[in-house]
Parts: sequence; C-alpha cells; structure tokens
Amino acid sequence: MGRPRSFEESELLEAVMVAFWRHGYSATTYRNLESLSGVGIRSLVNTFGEKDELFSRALARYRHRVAENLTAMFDPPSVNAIITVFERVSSPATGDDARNSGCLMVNTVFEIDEPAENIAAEVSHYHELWRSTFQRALETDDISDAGTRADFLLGALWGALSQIRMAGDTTAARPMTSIVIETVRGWTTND
Amino acid sequence: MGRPRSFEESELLEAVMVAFWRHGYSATTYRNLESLSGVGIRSLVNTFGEKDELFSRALARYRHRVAENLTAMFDPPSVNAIITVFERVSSPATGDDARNSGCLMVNTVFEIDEPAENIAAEVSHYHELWRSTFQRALETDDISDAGTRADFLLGALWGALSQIRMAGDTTAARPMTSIVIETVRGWTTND
DNA sequence: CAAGTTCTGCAACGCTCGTAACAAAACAAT
DNA sequence: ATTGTTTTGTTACGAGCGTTGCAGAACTTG
Repeated sequence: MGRPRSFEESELLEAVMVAFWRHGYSATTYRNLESLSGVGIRSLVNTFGEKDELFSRALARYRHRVAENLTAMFDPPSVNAIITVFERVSSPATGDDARNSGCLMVNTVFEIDEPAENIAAEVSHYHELWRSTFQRALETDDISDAGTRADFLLGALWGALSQIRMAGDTTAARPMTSIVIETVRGWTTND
Repeated sequence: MGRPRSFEESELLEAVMVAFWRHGYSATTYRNLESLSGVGIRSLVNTFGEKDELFSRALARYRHRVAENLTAMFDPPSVNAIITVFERVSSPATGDDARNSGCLMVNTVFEIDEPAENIAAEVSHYHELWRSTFQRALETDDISDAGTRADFLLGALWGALSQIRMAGDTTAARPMTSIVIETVRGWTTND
C-alpha cells in the first residue's frame, strides 16, 4: 500500500551503475543522477540511503554480473576461456559503450583515496573472484605455477583495462592482449 | 626587493607533488597543503595560481624526475634495463614511501573524469616517454616486433602499478613482474 | 628614517555537495 | 469518502571547496 514508485529499482540501479562506471564516484552526484534517470533526489535517497550505500549497491551489481559471465565462460574451466577473456576485453565497443571506461572496480580503487570498509570488501571480493577463476582454469589444464601465473594474468588484465581507460577505447589494449594470449598459449606447450 | 619568501619553491613543490601522489587531486586541498607544508594558502595561490596549474606543475615535476631516471637507466638502451625497471617497481618500499601509491600519472588518469588540456598533454607525454624508451631498448637489442612488445610492456607496467595501488604495497606486483621478466628474457633467445 | 614593494595571515565570498524537513500527491483498505 | 501509508517535489541547511580582498608584516632601496 501507499503511493507506488514511479520507477523500477533494477532499471534505476543499472543506470546508476553505468554512471559510476563512466564518470567515477565523486563526479556522479545525486543531482546528476536525478537529471539522468528522471528519478528525483528524494526518491534516490529514500530507496538507497546514503551515497556510499548506493555506490556499494552499484559495485555489487557490477560484480554479480561479471561473476555470471565468468561462470558461463569458465564452464568448464580452461585455458581457452582465459584467452577468450583477453580477446573480449580488447574487442571493439560502440562509441557509447560503458566498456570504454574500463573496469568499474579498477577505476574505483584508483579514485577513492581511503575507501570505506564495505567498498574495500567489494573490491577484494572482485579481486578474489578473478584470481580464483584464473587459477582454477590453469590447474584444470595442468599448468604448473598456477598461483603465480594467475597473479600475472590479473596484473595483465588490469594493465589492459588501464590502457582502455586512458585511451577511452577498448581496442587500445589489443597489442597487449595479443602478447598475453601468446604467452598463455606457450604455457600449454612448453611445460 | 619586497618581503622575502618564507619557503623554498622547489621544496614546496616536492611536498605538493608527494601529496597529490598519495591522495590524488581532489583529496589534496589547499587547506591540507597549508597544514602539511607550513606554507599559508595565500602564499600557495600567490606562487602557483589556480589549483589546476599547481597540479600541472606537480605532474611536470614528476615526469621530469622519471625522465631523468630513465635516461640514466637506459644509457645505453638495453633489454636488461627493461628488466631492471620491472625489478625496481616491485622492490620493497618503506612504510611511508610514496611509491606505495603507484604512479602519479596512472592515478591521475583514473581519478580525473574529464581532464583539462594541459593535464591530458602531461599524461600523454609521460606515456610517450615510456613507450619510446621501451621500444628503443628492444630495437637496440634487435628484438623483433618492438612496437607491439613495447605496448605490452607498458600495459604490464601499468598492471603492476594497479596491483601496487590496490594492495598499497610494492611487493604485491612481484609475481606479475617475475613472469614479465621471464617473458622478456624469452624474447632475447627465441627469436 | 621614509618610501616602495612583495609576501603573509585572516576573514569571507560564492558555489556545490550530501542530506534532511515538510507538505502535497497517489495509492490501498475500510 | 475517509483514513493510513508510502512516494514525491521543493526547499533549505551545514560543511567543505577554490578563490579573493584587505590590511599589516617584512624586507630593499634611497
């Protein structure tokens, strides 16, 4: 009962997430979100509470979506799936694709000076998500040194995302990812 | 003539640069700089002008210092120097070493949403500094595909800096850099 | 010592931010 | 239709930011 909402919470959170993704935490203000989503400030605050909490919700949504994609791609876990990851991040995106902004989590780590507890936790979970996925894939295909190599892949992925963020274009990472893929292929034959 | 300054401009700019390095652009306010350097706001503004300009000066100082280090390390250009770079970035730093904050330029790219012209130019110069240094080193040691591989090394370096920034610890990038170094060594023998 | 010049500390301006108060609006239930 | 509950738009508050005005302090020069 009571007055019904004039928006769908899921749609709204999606738009908010994209805004944070594109412009970062501090450059995304409640007033921006109001004019961008059509939902009034009062409703935004009413549904999500403080800005930190809204941001946290957006990070969680981002992480869950990536997790879904990863479980789909790594079923079963394999080195080929790793290669697919690096091919995809550097694949062309349309002009206004949010992917051109890199990775929301990586962007966040760089932007926020002293992150709150829940935000740090969100980033940490994201990190572990990728690390465990990579490591399990390497182990499944009997690659040695899976731990260290998973760390390398993580660093390489974030390096690629850095290049994407700097150029504002996913294809900027192509030279990098091509060599990473080459290196990964080498692991399957040279061991 | 007139009243003499109560500070040395070079020392002050150094402290300012470190502050931007550690905490980023927006988290470093004039009032912070005042209590941190002992130099009054009025004097800060008086010497450097607007905050953008102060930041630009700090970026330039950072870039020039890195350029000095690079010319020293890459004289003569060599693959070994590249390896030294990756060893150094991931070498242990003291607890309050500014290096624990990663790279000022990379941090800046992620933090600033829509950078001003002079800041974008500063970052671009920095990018080109590293890229040309890497490429020349590879070419000097007769490594093929020097352009693509220089791009890879750049991405790898920024990936390492991402890991450092996330962990707040330079040694977090060690697994990654060890494999990068291994890969680079492979270029000198397998071609 | 007096005049001229530069630097400094203090206070305040205008702006934008996150956030809260309040009453009107839009529904369900009786 | 009346009551009760939730959402909404408007408005405004307090805080922090970059930046400025102003008068006095600290020096050099004559």
